Amino acid sequence: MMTLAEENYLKAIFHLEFENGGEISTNAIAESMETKPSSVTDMVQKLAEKNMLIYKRYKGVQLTEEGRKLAAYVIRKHRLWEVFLVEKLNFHWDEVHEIAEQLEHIQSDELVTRLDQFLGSPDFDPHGDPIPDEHGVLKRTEKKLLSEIEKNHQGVCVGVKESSPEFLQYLDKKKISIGTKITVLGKEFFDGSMVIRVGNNQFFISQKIAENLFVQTV
Amino acid sequence: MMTLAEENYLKAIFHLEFENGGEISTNAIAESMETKPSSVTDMVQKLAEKNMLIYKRYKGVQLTEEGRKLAAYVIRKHRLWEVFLVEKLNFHWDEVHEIAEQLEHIQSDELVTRLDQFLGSPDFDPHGDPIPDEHGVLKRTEKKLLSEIEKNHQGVCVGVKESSPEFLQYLDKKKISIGTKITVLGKEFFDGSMVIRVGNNQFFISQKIAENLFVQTV
DNA sequence: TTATATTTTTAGGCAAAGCTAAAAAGATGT
DNA sequence: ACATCTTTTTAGCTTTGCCTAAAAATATAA
Repeated sequence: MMTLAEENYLKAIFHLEFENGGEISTNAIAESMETKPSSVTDMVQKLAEKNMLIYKRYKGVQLTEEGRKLAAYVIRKHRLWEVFLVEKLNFHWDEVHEIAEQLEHIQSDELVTRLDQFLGSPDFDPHGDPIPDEHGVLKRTEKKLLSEIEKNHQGVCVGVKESSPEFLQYLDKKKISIGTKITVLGKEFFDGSMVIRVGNNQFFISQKIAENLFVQTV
Repeated sequence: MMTLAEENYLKAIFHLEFENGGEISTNAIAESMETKPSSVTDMVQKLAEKNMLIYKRYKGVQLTEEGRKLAAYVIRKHRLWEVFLVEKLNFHWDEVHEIAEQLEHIQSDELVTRLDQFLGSPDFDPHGDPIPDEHGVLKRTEKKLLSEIEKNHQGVCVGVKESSPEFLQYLDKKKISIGTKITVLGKEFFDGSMVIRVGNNQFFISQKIAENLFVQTV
């Protein structure tokens, strides 16, 4: 069994590997976890004994297959709970992280399976980040800002960058939510504004909007 | 802030007070928590310092208003999550305790409020136990076995006593679930069997069934 | 009342997970 | 190559929550 602290370390190391690849340094882990390098050394040795990672003194760590799977599973749970909180309990996108941070440590495989089903096996969380599948595979997706999309191209809304209540309400009003397909019909280079199509409606949006909406391109 | 262990102690003491009243002995707590009396003494002293209970050496403990409220809140969360697991994720009544035992410690008042709303503010959990309200008030209900109900009287199903999959399937088949109104039409003293009405159907049930179904009388 | 039994507390230890301060290893610049 | 700087590790201490064994308080029984 893994403790809560161990799971959090695995998660952090997983994210660092995902972004930087290769061996992850003690310092990098300490920074990302806002803790001291000496604490990291302690924990990393414990995780190495549990075969969750390979640790070489002064050389950094690398997750084993087992460690990688476990970390992905915790991230899967985190993101599924975020979907639950937003879709079912009507939380805003920016209110859910802390709660999911707690919920991700609940131990019950059956619960995860049923929660996933209940939510319709979503592929993305409310921030547009992909949800690892049952086997721990995390898709490496191209998450772009809407503002980066070319004229006549389209993307699927997968989340928001900064999410103030005002912005979220605006999106609600415009019927934009996760999974919504957005087509860029026109783009003004002077101010970065756009004309987009959402469903059967087409309308104008400012650069500020376009720079705060994440989309995934096909 | 309360730790997980502290919350579990408060919960246990709350239950003991609810059932036995008055001062609760160190031994009683140790037994109900499956731990050693010396551990209880340690913890009880800590809880006394946090003003959660009044502790007199060799005399036992008594919850303060603050301790009582906190305990009731944890129990509220536990039972709300049980309702969620059964009603929304289709778990069986007897599979949810362990998971709820973990979920009850998630810290977020907003989450509890929204979960309660999402579930339609239920009054009972799937075992027929009342759910404390937002103010920490736990109704002292008369939970009887169906077998104790008199002829021509009725009760509302609030849970099961022993819940094997077979029994639960039987109840499904007979369309009996939480909130179902059951009327006793006839009672056979020889074998304790009954004829009951559920909705528009009426049928025969054995004593074994009647002794495993909890109902609340009006 | 005095002896015995039970309950409760105290004392001392252990594991987890963190910290600070000091030592050791590795990297860098001249 | 050597001195210096950075990174990492080690050593030793703290808190939480548990344990065992021994001591103290209370309850019971002759």
